[in-house]
Amino acid sequence: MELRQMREFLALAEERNFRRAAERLHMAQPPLTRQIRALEEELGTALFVRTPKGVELTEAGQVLLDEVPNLLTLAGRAKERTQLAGKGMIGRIDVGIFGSGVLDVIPRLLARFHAERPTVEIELHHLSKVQQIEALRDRRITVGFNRLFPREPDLVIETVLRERLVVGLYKSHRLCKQREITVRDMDGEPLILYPNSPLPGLAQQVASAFHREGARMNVAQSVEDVLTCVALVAGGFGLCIATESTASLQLPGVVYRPLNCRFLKDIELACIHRRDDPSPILATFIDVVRAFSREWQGR
Amino acid sequence: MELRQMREFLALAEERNFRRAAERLHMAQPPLTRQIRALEEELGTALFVRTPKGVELTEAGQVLLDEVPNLLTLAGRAKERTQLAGKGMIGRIDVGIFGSGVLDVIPRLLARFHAERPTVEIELHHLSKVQQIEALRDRRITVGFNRLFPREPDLVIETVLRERLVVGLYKSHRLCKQREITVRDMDGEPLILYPNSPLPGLAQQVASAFHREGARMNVAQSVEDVLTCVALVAGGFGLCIATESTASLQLPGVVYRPLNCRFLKDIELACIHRRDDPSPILATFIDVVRAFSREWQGR
DNA sequence: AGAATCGATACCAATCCAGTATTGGCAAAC
DNA sequence: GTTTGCCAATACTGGATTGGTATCGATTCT
Repeated sequence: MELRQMREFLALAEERNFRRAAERLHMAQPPLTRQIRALEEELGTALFVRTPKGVELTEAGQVLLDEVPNLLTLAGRAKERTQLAGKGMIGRIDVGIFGSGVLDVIPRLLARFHAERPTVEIELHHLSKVQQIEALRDRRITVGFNRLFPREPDLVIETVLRERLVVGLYKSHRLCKQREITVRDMDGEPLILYPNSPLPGLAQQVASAFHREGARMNVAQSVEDVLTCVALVAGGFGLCIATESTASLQLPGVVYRPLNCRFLKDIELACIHRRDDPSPILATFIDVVRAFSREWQGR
Repeated sequence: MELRQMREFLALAEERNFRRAAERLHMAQPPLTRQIRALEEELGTALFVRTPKGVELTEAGQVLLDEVPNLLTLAGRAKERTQLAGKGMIGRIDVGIFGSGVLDVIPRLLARFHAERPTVEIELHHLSKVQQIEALRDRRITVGFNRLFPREPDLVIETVLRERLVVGLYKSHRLCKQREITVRDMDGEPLILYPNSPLPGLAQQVASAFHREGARMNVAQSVEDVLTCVALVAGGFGLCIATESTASLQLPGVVYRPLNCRFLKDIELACIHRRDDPSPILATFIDVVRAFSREWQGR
């Protein structure tokens, strides 16, 4: 039993006349006669009674007529939905997010994507850099956002933007008086190191900058997320070095000053995904990321 | 998009391997490759990603996989139900009933049919002889039961059985003393004539019998249904001539005696249906009627 | 390096299918 | 009562489709 036969059956059941039904189906009458007979033979029962002035449905035909329209509708829906999915119009995208990108850039980017593909569900997963890479390999996420991803042969890294760095300090700190702060200014100052990750990241770059500037790094605390980091600054535990985005996190008593350092000018926010992922949703997502990136640079 | 392609798609989606899927479908691998590609081309999207160790579903493929099993199930159900209907296992039969047959024979017969085809709905319609014939022509009923149907070229009459006649009278009537009653006995007696129909029926046969026996017919009342007829007898309005079945209608004061008349021995109960009705349900019904009829004669 | 396995391709044969022309049956029209 | 018209079924042919075998190129495992 094939859908084509069902379409033909439906046409005949509605027209109750082989010639008209064949016309509607854009075919000649004899093939229709044969198709219908083949269907009847397969089902082992007559579906129509042939009369001199056309055909009528048998009881079996009426039962089949009960089912066919529904079946054809469902088939049409299946086709439509598959095509939409093929164009990336429906489906879902799982996004790994982390750190200060969450505060500003990522929400804007996701809003852009959502505006373009309102019918695609966006699922957010708060994951560390290592977790994101694992999750990509396991296909638990489609894309990840983080800073300073290591190169991996099976993954593609797209730089979204580069952000300048700021120093976050408590309002009563002596360095607040300066318009910007250098690494040497922070020599021996208690520092809150973030993020604390096994993979290279901002913390490692900060350490390297201190080393190259010949400044002593005094790590007061090491934390895993921005909010805790800034909260510790607000608590007077020390200063922190973070991205510009972090400045949108205004906690009482915390002020931010630009960091001035030739070894640590800015830091990239990147998006990572599988090289072998053919998903059209991902493709659209990357398009949005690139458009966003271009726009950001042009600011 | 055809069901065959869906079956093939499903097999491949489940096996995730062209060769194994082809095996399961009892076909060679190259045709399967071509069918799947044709499907992908029609949908305008890839459904599988070909890897060195088999295939994986794309997002579009997963969406299609969501729909296909349901679709195939429904198609299977449609086929099954149509075949059942073709064998007369499901559906309904509309039965026209009338008169004293309702009191005994018809219920037994319907019970028999129901036992044989429990999934066929039986719809009863109380209709007079003329109404039954009209209803058959309009297809409002499938079969009708009545006595002495006129011959019609487009309708087929099956005799179910012949019933002897009885005289119904009030218990204080003088004729009660006799074991059986002749037409001459009823000379001039007030008679309740039933059924009162434009078509020939029992009433006409009774009239003819009186005439041939040279007895005067004194019609006290003419009624349309058995119950009223017997009720009038119970009320002392007169006697009536009815079928044996009617004797199962025991109203207070009414007694029945066999009628003895060579011109009016018995009367047929027949079943009527369209000659051109190919319904397998009707066929089964007629089979049951014939079996019932044979059994009844063999009593 | 070689065997095994994957899907894709090339090619051929069989099948299926659509289309045209025609037939047979029936009923309404003249 | 013949004719005309419409119905579906059939006969037949050419072309499209399909399935098969053999083989290829790529990749993985041994």
